[in-house]
Amino acid sequence: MSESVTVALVDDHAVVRRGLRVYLESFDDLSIVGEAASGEEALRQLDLWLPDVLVVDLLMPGGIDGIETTRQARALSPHTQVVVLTSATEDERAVAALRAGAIGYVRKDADPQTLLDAIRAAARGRTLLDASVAGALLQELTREQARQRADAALTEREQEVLRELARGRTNHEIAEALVVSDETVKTHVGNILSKLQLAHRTQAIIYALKRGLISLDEIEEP
Amino acid sequence: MSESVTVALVDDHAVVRRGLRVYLESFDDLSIVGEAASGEEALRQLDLWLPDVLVVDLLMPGGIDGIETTRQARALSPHTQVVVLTSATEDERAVAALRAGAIGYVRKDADPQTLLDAIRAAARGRTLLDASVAGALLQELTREQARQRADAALTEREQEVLRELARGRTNHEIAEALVVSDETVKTHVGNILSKLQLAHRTQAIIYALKRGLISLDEIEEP
DNA sequence: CGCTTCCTCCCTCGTTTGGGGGAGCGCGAG
DNA sequence: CTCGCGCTCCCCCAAACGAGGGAGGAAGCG
Repeated sequence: MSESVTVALVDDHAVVRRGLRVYLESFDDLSIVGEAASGEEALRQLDLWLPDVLVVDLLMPGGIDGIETTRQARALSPHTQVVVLTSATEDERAVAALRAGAIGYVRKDADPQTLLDAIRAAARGRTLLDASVAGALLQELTREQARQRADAALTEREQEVLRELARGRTNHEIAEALVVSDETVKTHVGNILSKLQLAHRTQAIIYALKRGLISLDEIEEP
Repeated sequence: MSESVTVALVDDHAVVRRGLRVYLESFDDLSIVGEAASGEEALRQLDLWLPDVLVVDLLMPGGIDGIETTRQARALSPHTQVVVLTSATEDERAVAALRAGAIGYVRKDADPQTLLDAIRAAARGRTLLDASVAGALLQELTREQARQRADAALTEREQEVLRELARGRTNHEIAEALVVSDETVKTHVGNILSKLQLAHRTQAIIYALKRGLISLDEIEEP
């Protein structure tokens, strides 16, 4: 049973999937048992594949993202270990991914060998952290905590308001969307600004976008 | 001489590069003569590789992007044809890429065969447009033109103001940055909003970010 | 030379925001 | 049960903002 590690791939880019598949299949101890272009599709197929390792791209526009995919995959198939694949620019979310149940974390700009090692380690239930990644991760951990304190300082309602804010809506429009009075929205906006130490709503928009509280793609063209 | 097509890869993600290399090398008529993690590196190596086809990822954070890489590569080595590889979400820039001298344009979520076809076509000096991409591209062309009209409608000064706006600055701060009076800035902002048919400056921020007039990375944390 | 475009500045008016205060109501921790 | 906290709403006020108008000067063009 320890002959071959079964692997499934989740990435919205077919070209990348094919490349990974061919690359990974060139190693005898790995076999690819499935591919999916989205988190939803992967979760649907998961009980058919029952892979030892699920390699998930973090950034998948449209449906649920890699973190949510990880969380649900861990719930559906505890045996399956998840290795998250990320772009270089978004390792702020590494900690979130690990917290969601991922055991491995590999940046796409890392040495390909790293991915291989991570998959093999994951199949054994071990986390393998590349040295360069580990350093960045530690930094991120502290930054993440600092940010969490800041984000956590925002109540749920305030985060809702912030997201609406970031869509370019006025207080009045937000009030209608959340079915509260204009005054309430003003209170929330005021609290958000003072908690985050921002001067205007415009800076709040930038804050929300930078933090990934909302993505540009979610915002409809004004 | 028509035995083998020489190909070089430019992508900031080593994992993706390796996957592509292994995949492409599995075809006898292709041979990979070089890899680079950035546009700058690719341009430095270009006269050593002299590939028939250069496959360039559009999105490369940090240095010059895929479009600029394309432009310079075409200038340095006219023999080399460029195939641009893009994420699904950014084919707004396809037209810009083609204008920069790319002959091929493949989305990462396309069938891997498409990339193969595009590379082979490029080596013959032909553009091969996947049907699904061609449709999207036509749409984009019209949208691009519409957008160009809209963007061109903004005078240079207005674009400057818009970029400042998108940084989350107030009219007064913009006035100081551009060394004009507050009134002038108000005029520009007003013109921007009416030209773009936007209601507030918040929407102008979103407009600027969506259009790529300014990137999130350029905006310092408020 | 007129003409247009752009940049600059000024004014007024009404609306939107942000900061300050206060005040109920529900809910969970101590 | 009391206290704190989150959510809701209210009032007032000053600053910022957006809409509308007008106007002068520099540059480019027919």
